[in-house]
Amino acid sequence: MLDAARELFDRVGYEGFTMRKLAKLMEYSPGNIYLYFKDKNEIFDCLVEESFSSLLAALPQPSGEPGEDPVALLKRSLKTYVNFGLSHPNHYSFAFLFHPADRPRHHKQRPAYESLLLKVRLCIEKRKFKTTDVDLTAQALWAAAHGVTSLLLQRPAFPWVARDRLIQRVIDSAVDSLLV
Amino acid sequence: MLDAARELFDRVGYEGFTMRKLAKLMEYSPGNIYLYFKDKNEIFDCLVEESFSSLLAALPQPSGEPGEDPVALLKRSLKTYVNFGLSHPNHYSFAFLFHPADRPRHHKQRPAYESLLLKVRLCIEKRKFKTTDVDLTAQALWAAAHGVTSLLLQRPAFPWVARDRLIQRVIDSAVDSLLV
Amino acid sequence: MLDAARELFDRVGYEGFTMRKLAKLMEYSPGNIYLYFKDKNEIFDCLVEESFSSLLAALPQPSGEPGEDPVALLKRSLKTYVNFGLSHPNHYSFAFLFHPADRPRHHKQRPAYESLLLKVRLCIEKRKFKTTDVDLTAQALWAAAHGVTSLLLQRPAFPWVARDRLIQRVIDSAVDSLLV
Amino acid sequence: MLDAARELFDRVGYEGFTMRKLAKLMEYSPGNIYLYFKDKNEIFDCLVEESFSSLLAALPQPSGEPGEDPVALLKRSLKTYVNFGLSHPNHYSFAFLFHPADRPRHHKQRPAYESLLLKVRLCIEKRKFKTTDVDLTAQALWAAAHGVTSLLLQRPAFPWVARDRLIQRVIDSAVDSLLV
DNA sequence: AATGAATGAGAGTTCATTCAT
DNA sequence: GATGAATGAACTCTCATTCAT
Repeated sequence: MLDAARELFDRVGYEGFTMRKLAKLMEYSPGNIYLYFKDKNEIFDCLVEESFSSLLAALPQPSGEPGEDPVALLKRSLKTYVNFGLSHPNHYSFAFLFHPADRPRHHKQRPAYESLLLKVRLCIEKRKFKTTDVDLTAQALWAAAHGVTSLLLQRPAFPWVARDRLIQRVIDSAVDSLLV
Repeated sequence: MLDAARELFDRVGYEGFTMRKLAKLMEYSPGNIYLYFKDKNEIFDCLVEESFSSLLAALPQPSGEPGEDPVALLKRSLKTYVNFGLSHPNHYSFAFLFHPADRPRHHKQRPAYESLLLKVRLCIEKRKFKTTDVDLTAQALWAAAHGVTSLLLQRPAFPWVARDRLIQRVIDSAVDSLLV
Repeated sequence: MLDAARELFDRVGYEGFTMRKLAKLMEYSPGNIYLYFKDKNEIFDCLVEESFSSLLAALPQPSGEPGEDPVALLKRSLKTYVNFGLSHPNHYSFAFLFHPADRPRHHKQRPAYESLLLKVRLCIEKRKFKTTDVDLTAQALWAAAHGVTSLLLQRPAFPWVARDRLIQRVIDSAVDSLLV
Repeated sequence: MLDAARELFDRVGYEGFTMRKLAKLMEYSPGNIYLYFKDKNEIFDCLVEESFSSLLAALPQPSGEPGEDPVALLKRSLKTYVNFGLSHPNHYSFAFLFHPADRPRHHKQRPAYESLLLKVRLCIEKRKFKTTDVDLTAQALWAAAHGVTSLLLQRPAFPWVARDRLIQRVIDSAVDSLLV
C-alpha cells in the first residue's frame, strides 16, 4: 500500500495526490485507506521516513581502519548519495524534493546529515582540508550533490552530458577545492 | 492582471492559487478572468515565462570590454541566479522544482542556460580554466547553484550556516576548482 | 432559499439537515449554496434570527394608557407566545427547540425575554403580584408557556385535551398563583 | 453492553454516538455489535425504554397509607421528574425533545403519564383540588414540569435564577393554583 | 466588457453495515 | 462467538469553469 502511495505521489506530485486516486489505484474503496492510516499526512510521513531509512542504509560508513583515506570515503559517500537518488527517484523525491510547506518540517534527514558531518570531520581531523568549518563544508557539499541529483531527476529531457562525468565533475570540484 | 496573479502566486504559492482568489484580489468576477486567459494553466505559463525573462534580465552580461574578468562575471552571474531564486521562491519552485507530469515541460529555461554557456566559454577562451568542455562545466556549475538554491528554499527550518557564506562557498568551490 | 432550509431543518431535525439535501430540495447543485451562505452554521443563524424577529413582532406591547390592566396584558402576551409557536412551528423550533449544543448560544432570544420582564415588572409595580422577584417570576412564566408549546408541537399524536383549554389552564395557573 | 452504550450516549449525545466509538469503548470489533443489536436504532430504542423505566422507578408512588398527603406526593413527583431530566440530559432530550420524524414515536412515555394521572386523581378524590378534570390537570402539570426541564437543558448559558428556586416556583405555581 | 448565478466534479473524511474467515 | 477488512454512501466544502444576461 505504501508502494502504491509512493508511486502515485511520484507520478502526480504532492498536490495531485488524493486519497481517492490512491484508493482507485489499489482497487480499494476510499474509506478503506483510513483503516491503515490516520490521514493523508500520515501516509506522507511514513513514506518520508522509509525513504530516509533506505538512503541512510545505502551510505558507506568509515571503516575505522587506520589506513583509510577520509577524502576517498567522502567522495564515495557523495557519489553513493547521488546514485541513490538517481536509482530510487521515488525515495529521493520523498526525502528531498516534495515540499508540503505547511507541514512541520520532518527532521528525519538529520541522521543522513550527521553521517556527512562525520566524514567531513574526519577529513578535517586528518588535516586534508584547508577549512575547519565542518558545518559550512558539509552543507556546501550537500548542496552540490543535491544539485546534480535533483536536476537530473527533474529535467530528464534536458540535453545533459554523460551522467557519470557530470556527477564526477560536480563532486570532484566540490571536494578538491577544499584540499590543502 | 498578471501583476495581481504574480502577487497572489507569490503570497500563496502554487497550491494556494485559485481563480477565485485572483478574481477577488482584482475585484473582478471569477468568470472575467477567462476573457483574458484560456485557463489556469495559461496564467501559469505566462508567469513562468515572465519569471524566466526577469531572471535573464537580472543576470549580468559580459560588457565586451577587454579588461573584463570573465571569472568574476561568471561568479557574479551564479550568485545572481541563486539570489533570484531565493527572493522569488514561488517562481523558482514553479520554474525549476515542480514536475507536474501532465504538463509539457517548459523549455523557457533554455536562454538562461545559454547565457551560462556563454560566460563559461568566455572563461575558457581566455584560458582561465583547465577544462575545455563547455557543456560539462556549465552543467556542473548550474548543478551547484541550483543545489544551494533549492535546498535553502525547501528546507527553511534546517540549521543552515549563514546563507551568504554558504552560497559564496558553493560558488567559489565550483568555480575555483576549474581555474588553471 | 431560507424557506426551503427552514422546512428541511424542521422535517429532518438539526442532525438530519445536510447541505446536499437542501441543494436537492431546491434543485440546486450542492456548491451553489455557498454562494449565499458561508456555511451550514450561517444558514442556521439566519433562520434563528428570522424566527426571533417574527416572534417579537407578534408579541403585544404595553399601550402606556393609565387604565391598562397589566395582568391581562401579561396573560395575553403569554397566550400570543404559545399561539405563535403553534402556528409557526418552524419558527418556534428554530428559536427554542433545536439545540446544536456545540455552537455558542445565540442570544437573540434576549429581546423576547426583555419584553416579558417588562410586563412582569409592570404587574409588580402596580402591586398585582405577591412576589417582587422579577427574574424568577418571568422565568417561571416562560417555563410554563414553553412547556405547553413544545409538548403540543413535539407530541402531536398524544391524546391531548382541547388545546385552548390546556393553554388557558397553564397560563391561568401560572399567573393567578402570583396574584395578591 | 447497554451500559457502555448508555455511558457513551451520556457523554457524547445523540449526534456524537457512533457504532465505532461504542465498539472501541467495549474493546470489541465494530461488527460484533450487530450480533446483539440489529442496528443503531435498536440500541437507541433499548436506551429509551430503559430511560423511561428508570424514570418510572424514580418517581415516588402513593404509599396507600391513609394519612398520606396527595398534594405533597404530587409535588414530589413533579420535582423528581424535573431532576431526572436534569441529571440525564441526553436521555431526556432523546426521550422528550428530539423528533426525528422518520421514526415512529415511542409511546414508552405512557406509563409515566399514567403515574401522573394517578396522583392527580388522588388529589381530586381527596378534595384537595378545585378542578375535577384529571386529564386537563395532569397535562397542565406535565407542561409546566417539562417547560422548566427543557429550558434549563437547552439554554444552559441563559442567566437563570437559582435552579432550585425556579423549579420550586414553577411547581408550586402550577399546583397551588389548583388547591381549594 | 463584464457579471452573478450555476454546475459538476472532486477534495478529505466518517459512517453504518456486511461478510469471509 | 468474534474479528478485520472492506464497502459504499454520505458528509461539508472548494474548485475551475461556463453562460445567460
